[in-house]
Amino acid sequence: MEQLYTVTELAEELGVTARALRFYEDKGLVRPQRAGNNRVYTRRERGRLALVLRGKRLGFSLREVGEWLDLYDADPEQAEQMHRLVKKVRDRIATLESQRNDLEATLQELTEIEQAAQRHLDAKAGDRESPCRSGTRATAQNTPVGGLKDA
Amino acid sequence: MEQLYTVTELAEELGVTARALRFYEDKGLVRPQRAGNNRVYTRRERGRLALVLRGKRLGFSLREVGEWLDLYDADPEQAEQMHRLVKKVRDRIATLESQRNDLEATLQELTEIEQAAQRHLDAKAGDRESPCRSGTRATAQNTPVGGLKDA
DNA sequence: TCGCTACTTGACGTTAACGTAAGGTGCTTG
DNA sequence: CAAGCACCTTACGTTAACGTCAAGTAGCGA
Repeated sequence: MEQLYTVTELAEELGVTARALRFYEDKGLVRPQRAGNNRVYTRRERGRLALVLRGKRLGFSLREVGEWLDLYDADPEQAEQMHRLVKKVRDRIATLESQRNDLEATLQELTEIEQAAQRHLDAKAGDRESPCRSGTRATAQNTPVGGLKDA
Repeated sequence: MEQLYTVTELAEELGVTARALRFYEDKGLVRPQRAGNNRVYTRRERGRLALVLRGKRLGFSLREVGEWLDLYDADPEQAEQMHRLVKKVRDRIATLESQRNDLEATLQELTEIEQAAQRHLDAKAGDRESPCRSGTRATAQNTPVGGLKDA
């Protein structure tokens, strides 16, 4: 006996709303059966939906995940499309990695600025009575913008 | 003499449209001077915009980049906010890395399926005259969904 | 002065992925 | 029988980040 689910049941299990599941159906990502008017999901649908969610986590759009799914359960004869899919994933990994590099550069830059600020603070704390408190908030103008040499 | 730019000039240099620059202004990310009615950008604005674009590349929203910028040229006294910013970047790196792991798992899964398909094809090619050509396109039903054991 | 170009300010259109009612059906329980 | 769910469909609302007109103006060369 196949495990069956109502929308809300499956939605809760997948950690999304029922609305989302209906939306995915609208988009043609799943095609649950009906018991009268009510949607009935089988393990198969649950599987597809899990893939949908995974795709989303990976940063793909629902449309992309759609083609994705078609390939996943298309007959395995067409290896060519498989190649395309694998390529897509590789591409995505590449952009992710590039992003991470950018981020790491930024992080380092920030850390440097942070430490500079810290030293600045420590220096201030050194000489008591904070001597140059001019009342007018230091609204910066001195800081050209950050470190944007080649940004 | 400060390098000055018109919208379109700067836009082209940054590889975006003038509309985008005006939009960023609307969002309070830059505040170019005016010559009559016309916007005039200085190197400072160019720098801020470069940061905006970098932020975008890194997957931050314009709103986030906004706070970002405020910190970048706020007086360096407030090291605390720096910490917050650095943390944000670290968070982002973390999610990126998690995504990459997910992706690599998926990639491997796909590669396996791909190879299976390939073997399938090779086998078919082995026995001449493709024996089970039933006319009706193999629309799959046999493949349960893919490999979604724990997906 | 005519026409061209670059610039301006609205303001509506677009896509994605749902959220959020609004109004209706069907079953069951007190 | 009325109340209360759980479900349904339809449809308008929302956010982000601009694209795409539309209509107007300022400057400049012929």
